[in-house]
Amino acid sequence: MSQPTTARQHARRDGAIRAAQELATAGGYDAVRMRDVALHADIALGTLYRYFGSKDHLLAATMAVWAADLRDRVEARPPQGDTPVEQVVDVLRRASRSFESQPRLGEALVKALASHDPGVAEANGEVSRHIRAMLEPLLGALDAETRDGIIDLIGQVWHSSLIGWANGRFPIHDVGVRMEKAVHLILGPRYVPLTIGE
Amino acid sequence: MSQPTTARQHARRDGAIRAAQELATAGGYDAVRMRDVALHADIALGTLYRYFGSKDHLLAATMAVWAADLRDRVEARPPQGDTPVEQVVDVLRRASRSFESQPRLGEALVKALASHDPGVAEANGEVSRHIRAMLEPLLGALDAETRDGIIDLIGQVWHSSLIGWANGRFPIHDVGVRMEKAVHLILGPRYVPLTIGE
DNA sequence: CACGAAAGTGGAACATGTTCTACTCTTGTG
DNA sequence: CACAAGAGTAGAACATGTTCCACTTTCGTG
Repeated sequence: MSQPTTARQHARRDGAIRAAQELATAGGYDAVRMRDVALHADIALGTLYRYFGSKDHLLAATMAVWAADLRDRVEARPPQGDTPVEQVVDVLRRASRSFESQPRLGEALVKALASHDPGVAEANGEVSRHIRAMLEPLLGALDAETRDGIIDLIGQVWHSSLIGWANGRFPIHDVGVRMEKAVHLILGPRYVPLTIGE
Repeated sequence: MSQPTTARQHARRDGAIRAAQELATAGGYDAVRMRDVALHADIALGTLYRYFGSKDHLLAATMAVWAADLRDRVEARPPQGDTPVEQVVDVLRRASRSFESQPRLGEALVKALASHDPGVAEANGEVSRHIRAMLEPLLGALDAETRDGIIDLIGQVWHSSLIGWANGRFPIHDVGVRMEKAVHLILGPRYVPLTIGE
């Protein structure tokens, strides 16, 4: 809830996030029981709730950490591809792959992100900012307003695809496929206006 | 779970959906307590669970009914507008307006739709089919594959926007605005390729 | 240092989705 | 009709997110 101030508070908060991440990696959303998180992180249940207003808030915060990590990796090794379209697709593919290797974790984080909770909204904004930071440099050729709109759009499609996957609507691999298709549909006509529809 | 066969079973199922709808309209997701639904529908809790595997399944089924109603209305009074873009926007605006007048209901239905549950997946498919049926005739000028992709895309953006609204990320009015923006970004360049970016 | 406020603790308590049980009613079939 | 199988019922029971409580520890400040 409130920002940690002392070092011990930071440690408690981080410990909780780490515990949540471990439990989620192992068993998905349901395996993250608040009592267990508190136990693993060696704090009281009440304290856990002082830091995170709800289970979903805790998981959303975990997702924000995940997004920051992804962004670090993308900045360390810039997106591959000759065209902006390919580069955007590459970023999204890397994101999907990260979930692909830890599907239970992904399921848990995504599920939490689709939840009503002021804390979740905040974490969501953080995730969006990371996505924007990764994609913006790739779309420099477009005017700012169109670019902002398109990044929003991609973010929304990504969100929706993740939810579809997390809820078992389709396999993880499809997230990448859907994103690629969407990016082509959205960006294709702008970069290759003469060959509409591929 | 299983399909109703006798008239009494239909009545039970419909009664449950009606009760869920009324409770949701009045008080949103949390106000739909399974015990209360059973009470209102005059069936036992166990029976309710025989028809709907979970609360979210019940609400998703309610949403499918809502989508069918919307589709009926759209078919009764075809979308306004001179261009496909305007017509698509009109359909989406009508959908948003429907939620706008009953925000608690909308919140409850949308929340349920973002849930892991085979029953929900099925209801989700039903909703998608209704959306497709409403939009497809408006995009006759595009080749089938592109059109399918675009309809999927619009459905995903709609879904994501609704979730954003239901979770308090932005006001209901923004759902319409976001959809309009998205439709212009996606369809604009295809119908008015010479004035990219508006 | 001393002390009051804020933070943390352990554990009970509560709310509600979901499951289970023992019993009764419906329904379709020989 | 008789009866077995399936459907429905009332209500207890269970799991887990969330809240509360009474008490202890930590922290910043005069």
